[in-house]
Amino acid sequence: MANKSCIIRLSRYRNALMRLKALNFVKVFSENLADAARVTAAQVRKDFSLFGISGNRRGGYLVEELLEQINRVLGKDKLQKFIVVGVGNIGRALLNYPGFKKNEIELVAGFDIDASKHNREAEVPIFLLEELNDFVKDNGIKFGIISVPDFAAQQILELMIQTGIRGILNFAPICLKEPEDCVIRNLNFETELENIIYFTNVTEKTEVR
Amino acid sequence: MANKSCIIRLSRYRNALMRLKALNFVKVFSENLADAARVTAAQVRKDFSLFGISGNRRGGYLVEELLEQINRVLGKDKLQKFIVVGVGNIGRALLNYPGFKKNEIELVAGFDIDASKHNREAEVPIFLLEELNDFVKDNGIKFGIISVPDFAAQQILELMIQTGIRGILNFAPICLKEPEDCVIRNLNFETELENIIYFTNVTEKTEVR
DNA sequence: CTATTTATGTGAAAAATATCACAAAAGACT
DNA sequence: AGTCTTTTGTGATATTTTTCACATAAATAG
Repeated sequence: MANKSCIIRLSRYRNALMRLKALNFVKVFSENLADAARVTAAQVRKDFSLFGISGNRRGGYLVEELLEQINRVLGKDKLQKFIVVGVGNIGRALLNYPGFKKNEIELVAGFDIDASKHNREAEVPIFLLEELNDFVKDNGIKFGIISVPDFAAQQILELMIQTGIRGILNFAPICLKEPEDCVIRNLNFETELENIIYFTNVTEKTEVR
Repeated sequence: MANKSCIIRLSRYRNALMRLKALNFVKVFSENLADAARVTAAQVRKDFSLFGISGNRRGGYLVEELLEQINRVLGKDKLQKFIVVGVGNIGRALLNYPGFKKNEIELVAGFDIDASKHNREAEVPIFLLEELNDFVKDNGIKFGIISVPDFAAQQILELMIQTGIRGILNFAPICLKEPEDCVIRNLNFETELENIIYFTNVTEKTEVR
């Protein structure tokens, strides 16, 4: 079965393919995608084989066709709607991030407990937290982003699950537990920076000798 | 040798320990940390053993002591300074993110090619891109964050490396190549969301049968 | 039309990572 | 002081993930 890294790689291949398509490329080889995603060519082919994606021996892959197949795997054949709970620094940045729209991902609304952030008229409207339940149910939203402070995260999680949300990206700096039949990815900026700090120091040390 | 996931886990243990410390906890067991980081207790102990971190048989670990040891591994025994290149949505959100300060990470300056974002007087000053080289060299900065649009990322990377930066977190939606003796972590919001979409759909499907 | 070249697709092998399971240490209890 | 209980620390084992290597298919050249 596909694991997380495998799906990350598929996203990266897709990314590269989109660029190639924009440049009117027709064919691509596993080697090229490997370069773009910083992996080996064998890995690319193994990944494809896992999803029954196949190309042409000696001929590589057709960009258009491959893209379509990856899109199907990644659920990019239809628009996926997310809501954002917590319109602070990060929440706002995400809501304004222009990269999503062109990739079948749409952040359709923000929610915040603070009434001063409330704004029904904005391009992406910001509602009060109380309105979350109705909005999610009325619009059949399946995905959400948590960008509230750590102390509120667990409670927001429970609320989101109750409303019917099934996939969550959590930016709050606390590791949320994945409930049954729900997917959570915990992403923490500090942790990311600490990773960089650690490996930069290790690299330096090994470089010396 | 320690791998990336291992360091992520250490960060999570640390996070939990900070909370425990704030609650005046003195002791902690591998089991507790496992719960906090969503892993097994054996994993926690294995991770510690890798870094020669040890506790007391039957007595668990002393919160204070353990925290100190993890801090040493993660380079938290001194303040680590980062600069941010690209003061758009994400760059600005990071610069304003309050979580870093209390954890020995400081974003000390932003840089942008757009003069209208220039602001020497802000709490965290925003300089022109031209000033990057001098600033990094004068202040001995080792770490940076890239939050520019995709088309500019490669060029900014090269510039940053030239100035002497050795560890980079890249938010631009393109997979940057790690040059010799430099550490890069590529983080892409879309990719993260695509991951959630995929696994949420898979979970649903497996739930059905 | 045959030989040659070049990529794919995939079992088999290797490497990396996580779990198990249990001996050893140390506090607790009698 | 001795027994019991609990939790660590870690080899051994299992699992997961990646890489290798090569048979296979298709295009091209002679």
